[in-house]
Amino acid sequence: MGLTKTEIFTAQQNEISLFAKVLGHPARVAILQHLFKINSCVCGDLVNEIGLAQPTISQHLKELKHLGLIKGNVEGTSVCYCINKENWTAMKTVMNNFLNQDLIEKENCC
Amino acid sequence: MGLTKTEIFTAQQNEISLFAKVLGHPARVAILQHLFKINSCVCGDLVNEIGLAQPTISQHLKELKHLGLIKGNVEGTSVCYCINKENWTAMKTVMNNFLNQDLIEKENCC
DNA sequence: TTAATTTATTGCAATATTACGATTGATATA
DNA sequence: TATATCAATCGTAATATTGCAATAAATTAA
Repeated sequence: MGLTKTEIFTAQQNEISLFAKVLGHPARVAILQHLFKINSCVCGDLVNEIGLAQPTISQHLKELKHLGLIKGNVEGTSVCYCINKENWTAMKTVMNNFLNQDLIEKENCC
Repeated sequence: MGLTKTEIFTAQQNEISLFAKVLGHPARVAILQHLFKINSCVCGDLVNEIGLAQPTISQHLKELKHLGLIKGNVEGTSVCYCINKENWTAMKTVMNNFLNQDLIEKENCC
């Protein structure tokens, strides 16, 4: 029903999926890549860089901020965003642990 | 409008987000973890293992299969699933490249 | 062939996501 | 103060996702 049953999964499984989910949209991937490249904090340049309307970008930024992957800083009329290094590293650790899990070698049907 | 504008993003950005998206649900994370653990291919045991109805599990398996992360093999009346090692490794490479990108150190506003 | 077992598919309801126009709020400048 | 600029929020439309009951399809066993 559009509603994920988070209560039947472990905290770790929910955490992994939440991180993956926020990376699961090309606009957010593009925003993060741009922030990595132009670290000295981009603001509404993102609206021009990526071809989406300002409210849409703002919404994606909000989600990235909500998970802590970016930080925002008001500078006059504009807002400057950049990667939250600590949280990015923490996220990376969680995702790497999941991605690098070892496959038990056994007789296999596939 | 619920419709992602994939055409304005690069193939790489779309690929990353598609992989992330399929990992963006705890049930699919749980399925993958279980397959890693019990490699010798589990079938409808997943329905018992995870607390979701059979059609729901079947749907999640379909998505994982569609992205190539798992393989399915019919064995009598049941179907045996396991990790698609090659594709998993390929996905891992794509995701690691994204996760491990370096942050240019510059004067920073945040 | 019939019945049992297992998985896939269909159909549907509820919720979530994506996108954007219009508006609001905040700050800077004339 | 009035105006301009930029970003956030609101409201809304369209589409996607999640979940399951009911059913279908496939295979095995009796």
